[in-house]
Amino acid sequence: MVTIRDVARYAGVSPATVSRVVNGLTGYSKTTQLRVEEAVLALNYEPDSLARGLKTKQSAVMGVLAPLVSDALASEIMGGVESAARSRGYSVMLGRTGLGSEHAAGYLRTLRTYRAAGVILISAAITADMRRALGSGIPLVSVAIRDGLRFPSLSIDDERAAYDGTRYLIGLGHRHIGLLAGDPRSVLVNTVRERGYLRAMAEAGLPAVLEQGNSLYDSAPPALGRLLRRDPLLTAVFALSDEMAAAVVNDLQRLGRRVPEDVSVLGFDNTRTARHVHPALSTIAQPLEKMGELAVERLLAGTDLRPRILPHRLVERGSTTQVPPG
Amino acid sequence: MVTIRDVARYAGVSPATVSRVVNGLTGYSKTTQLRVEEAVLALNYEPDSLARGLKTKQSAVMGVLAPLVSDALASEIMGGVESAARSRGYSVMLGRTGLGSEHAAGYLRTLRTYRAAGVILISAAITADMRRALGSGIPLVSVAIRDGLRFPSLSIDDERAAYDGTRYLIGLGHRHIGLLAGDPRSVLVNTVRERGYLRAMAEAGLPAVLEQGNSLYDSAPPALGRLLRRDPLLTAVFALSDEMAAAVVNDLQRLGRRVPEDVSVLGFDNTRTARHVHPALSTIAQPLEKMGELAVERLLAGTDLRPRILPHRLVERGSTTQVPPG
DNA sequence: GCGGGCTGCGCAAACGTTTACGAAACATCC
DNA sequence: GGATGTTTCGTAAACGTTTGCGCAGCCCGC
Repeated sequence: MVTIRDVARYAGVSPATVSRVVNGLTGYSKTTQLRVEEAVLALNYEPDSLARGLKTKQSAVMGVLAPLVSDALASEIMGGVESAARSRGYSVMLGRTGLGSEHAAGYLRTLRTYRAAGVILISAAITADMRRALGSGIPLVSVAIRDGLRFPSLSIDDERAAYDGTRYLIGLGHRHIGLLAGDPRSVLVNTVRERGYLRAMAEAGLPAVLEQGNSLYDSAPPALGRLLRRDPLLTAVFALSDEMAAAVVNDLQRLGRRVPEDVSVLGFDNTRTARHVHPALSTIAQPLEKMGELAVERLLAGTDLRPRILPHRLVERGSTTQVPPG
Repeated sequence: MVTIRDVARYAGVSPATVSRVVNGLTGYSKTTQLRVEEAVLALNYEPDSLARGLKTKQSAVMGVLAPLVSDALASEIMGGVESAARSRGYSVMLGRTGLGSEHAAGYLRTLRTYRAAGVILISAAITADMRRALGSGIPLVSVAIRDGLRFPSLSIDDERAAYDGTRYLIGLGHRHIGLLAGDPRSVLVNTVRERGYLRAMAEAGLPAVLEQGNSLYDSAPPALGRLLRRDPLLTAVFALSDEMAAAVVNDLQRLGRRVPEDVSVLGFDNTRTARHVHPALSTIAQPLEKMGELAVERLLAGTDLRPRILPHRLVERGSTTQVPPG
């Protein structure tokens, strides 16, 4: 391994000087700069990140934690995180918190031993355990969820988004609209979105019908069954994740109902999966990739505790339409 | 920050002794072990990973690189990698190589400066650049692709899998079977899979019809158009990724053809998306999560260069059926 | 009672950086 | 031409670990 000393020897200067030019500080002449740069190239020197981090008490890594690394929502946000981090010279460490944030605290601990510059938490609740593990050590910004005012967050206005989605369905003439809620463990997003739905229904004087899923595909069919049993006249289903919405579309077709002619389906998030189903999902779009990018910006910018609210957007595709006549 | 010296002082021993018990080495009595452990707990000591890595010239991180972090194939494999790595005490650093492996070399460099224990490369080609950046430094295992014999790899037998898929369609009575190939930049997987298709078609005395996509959703519809123009009698399409297969199913329905009654569609990989479309995709399954787990095992086990071939499996869902009569 | 082998532990050097501090060299101004 | 800056650079001490080496003390067998 070629060290800073080797470069120094080759260039005929001291390690200190090499360090200065490598880090772009001041205090060297143009000619020595050239000599050092030449030496760096000639020897293919790359500064050891561990040594550097040890000395400076900071490393250019940030963590990104999600309940499930393989889910569409999280991985699209991660895409944004990854590219923004990289373009700023940071590397990102991946972690899975589990659906109930069980593993999060452990991750935070290891991140701290690497003196990570911060952590981005995707759509996961912040438990007491985590707060403890966080200590005063390491900044956190939470994405796609808003957890009080104790940590900076980046999300859409989930209440309003769900309200808007419901209004949209009402505007199409629907009167019997069922809500398929998400994982009860993610209380934060879910109760908030539920509130938006409930408010819109109440304002319109319509009865609310609500069942719990867990945000994933398999949870939707049984919940849909319960929904239909509670209100057989349902003409619209609002699912609080695209994956559940996809399952609803498919299961509805299995049951012999046409989408959207017989029943409209509205999703949430606008992940890749929204386009995979046929008819493609109308859905509430969150700017996922951009959220990831902004999250790293936010992390690096410092501690502005005010939650940042991003605009949501209703994207209409084929899965929703006017209420059927009769 | 609490250091090993603090613990030593608290326990009344030397830092060396603390290090020994923390790392489970020998050379201390039972009673001092207890004293040290108590001190560690009392002070909530966590060894600094950077300092440790600097000293030992090894850090407990491994890299995982994929062309796109947000794609379903990669993220399912990453899930496996993440959990296996974590359970062995390793952290994983995420990287995006780009579709043509453009960014891979840079990642390898930074990974080396962190003295990473190894790299797992997901479905990406190994370029000359990468070989250079790899140097003799850091072990690599490649997953879901087999690149000659220079690096350990973990994959299914892609030629055979494509062959089996094609045979399956032939067995259903299809004679006009189009192939929707993947990204030409991933020469390795694709030409190999294409070979399997061509072999099966040739053996059956059937004409091959083949068009290129790029593995992603949007590339499929135009390629499907070309396929149908070349052979209007097509009754089956074999797409070399589930995402393309999903697009084919949807586009076919848009064109007024029923799936599977008019044309059967066979996918590849068995990612989550295979179930999102309706009818759900029949597809060639790769054990994605397990591949991720085995990859970290492999990485840590040492340098066994023989490619490891995992079994593939045909899973039949609703998108394929007997050739339509007439 | 003495030599030799353990066991248990501490000292101190190293790992590859960064960065105070100071010194030399040089320019500047009166 | 001295005093005073300013620029350019090197020396050395740290950052928090791990680990070779050595030194006590001890047990044991003779």
